[in-house]
Amino acid sequence: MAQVSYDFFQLRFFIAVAEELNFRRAAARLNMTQPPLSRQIKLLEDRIGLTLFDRSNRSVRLTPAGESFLKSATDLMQRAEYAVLTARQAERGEVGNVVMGFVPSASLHFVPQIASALKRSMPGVKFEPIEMMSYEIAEGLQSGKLDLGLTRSATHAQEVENILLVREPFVLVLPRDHALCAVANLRVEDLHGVDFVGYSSERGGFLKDIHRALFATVGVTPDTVQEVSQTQTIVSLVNAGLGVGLVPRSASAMQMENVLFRPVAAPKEFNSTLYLNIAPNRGTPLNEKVRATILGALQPRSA
Amino acid sequence: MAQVSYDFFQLRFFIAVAEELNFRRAAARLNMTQPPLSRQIKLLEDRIGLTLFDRSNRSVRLTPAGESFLKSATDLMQRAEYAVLTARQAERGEVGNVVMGFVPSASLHFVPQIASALKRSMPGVKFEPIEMMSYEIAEGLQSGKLDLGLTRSATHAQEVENILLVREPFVLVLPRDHALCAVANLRVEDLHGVDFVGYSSERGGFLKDIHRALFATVGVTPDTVQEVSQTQTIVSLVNAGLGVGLVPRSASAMQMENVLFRPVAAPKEFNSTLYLNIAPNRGTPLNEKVRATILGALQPRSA
DNA sequence: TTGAAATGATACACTTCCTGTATCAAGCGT
DNA sequence: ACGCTTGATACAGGAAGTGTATCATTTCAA
Repeated sequence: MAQVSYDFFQLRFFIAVAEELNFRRAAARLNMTQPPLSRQIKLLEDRIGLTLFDRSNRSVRLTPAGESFLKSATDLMQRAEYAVLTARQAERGEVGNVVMGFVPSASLHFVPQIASALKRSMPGVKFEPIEMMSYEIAEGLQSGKLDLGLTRSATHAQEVENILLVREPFVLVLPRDHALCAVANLRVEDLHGVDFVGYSSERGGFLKDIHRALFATVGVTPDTVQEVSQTQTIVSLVNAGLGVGLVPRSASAMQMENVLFRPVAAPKEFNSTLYLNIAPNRGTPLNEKVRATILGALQPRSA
Repeated sequence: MAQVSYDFFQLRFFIAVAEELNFRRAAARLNMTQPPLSRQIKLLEDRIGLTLFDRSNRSVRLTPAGESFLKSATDLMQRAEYAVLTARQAERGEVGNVVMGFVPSASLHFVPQIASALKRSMPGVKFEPIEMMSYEIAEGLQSGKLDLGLTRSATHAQEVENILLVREPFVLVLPRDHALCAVANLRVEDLHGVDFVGYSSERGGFLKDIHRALFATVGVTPDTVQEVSQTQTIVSLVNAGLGVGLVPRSASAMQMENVLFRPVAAPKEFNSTLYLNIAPNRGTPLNEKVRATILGALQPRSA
């Protein structure tokens, strides 16, 4: 490509002549004299291999090719100006793309919250959230395909910054007709021997590890009837009556016919966490603004 | 407008550097040496007031503004090339706009035929037919608002070329239950004393004049119960049973429940005519092609 | 019919500015 | 620590654009 043989200033000359249809007046408007203008127009015609003006018997008129080229020329000039303005906005971080990978359990509450916060305070920024597995997020952040990540555990990739966004307790999700619904002040001990729908270790398995540690601490062994990888699936299976589950509190946004969410007393170290991962190319105004907006929207505690 | 301070060749330089991210390689690709390239890039940055590259610690990287400007720059280059190609097409008459005014009676048969012929053989041309009165067509052709006209009589405006496209006989349009339906080989004389729906003199009145001359020649006076300006209206009123009418044969394309069309013997000089009017700015390839296409589609006789 | 004014094209000298060569300062790899 | 590579700088040469002067042609008016 790039076989453009003419130049912007020639376009400006051409537009002036096309609008005035008079070389002298056009030259005056361009703060120059007529001969160089004539020469440049002829040069432009030579370069693009087209006759733009009909200079017959004293009157200057546009040829059909000239009319077409005039439209294109004015369009090009506008776009050329606009290019600078857009670049200025990009420099200030007002426009751009932000691609964020997030784990499925963040899709219910946090992703919508972040998306609306960004849309509100940075309308020129195109925000693209993509649901993916945590190891894919780590890869994407390092390869540069992702600008941000939202994971349950910190991403240990080099140069990736991790910010603890949220620390939320687990809540018990159980069918409406379950015996435990009647129990006030639920404790983890109450789950002993109960049918349980838990996390599999398939995708990172971070939440499964927390559960295992929590149960070990209290000395409880629930009867795990099913292991799945996504929080949404747990709630669905509980809704179907397969057993009870233990999910991050934000999952209670997922209301279903046959499920209830109940708090469970448990030590803070067994809370579920949510981290914002920031790609290594940080420091740009866009990234700074996006980061500040997300932190402001989710009121984080310090990492 | 037109405050574009940079030039196309600088865009080419910028794109090369942005793609290579190395001044020397980019210079080689551009068949030049490195120092002028560095200088032009710096000049470009000065002109647009933006830092496009991060030249820190030996590696060249695009700034956010640079990324944005790179997109715009490649887009501009493509459009700049495309502008020339489009102008070439315009020069050959392959693209452009053709605005044609036409009288209402041409809308049934001829306008669709012309439109489809143009669409078939000149797909890049935008054809815009506008229904208007004949005097408006004459005005439009002279003022340059119209490229073509379609009228029943030649347009006597200066420099306007008239081509006789069609010479068609009048046919009798009459209600299905009318007494004349039974008559074989209808003649004009048969209309004596019959209820007649004719043309008014409101819009040019050319067709009314032909009728009057025709009736005078044969010595017949129909009983004119209604005068209207449009052929379509005549057919509608006949369909409603108000009387019979005499309309150009092409109007028989307008089928209605309660009407029949019948040929009427009449001398050729009383045929209805249809003229193609060509605006004074003729001679362009586009106009020539459009003219040839229309003539080919309607198989005209010589004017 | 004729002369004055205006139009775009051409010729040539001047100036501008872009290019290439030579060179420099700074950072990376060995 | 040395050499290689990177982009930036200085300067001379040359290409190219500009302005002044002028021409040929056409239009308008007297």
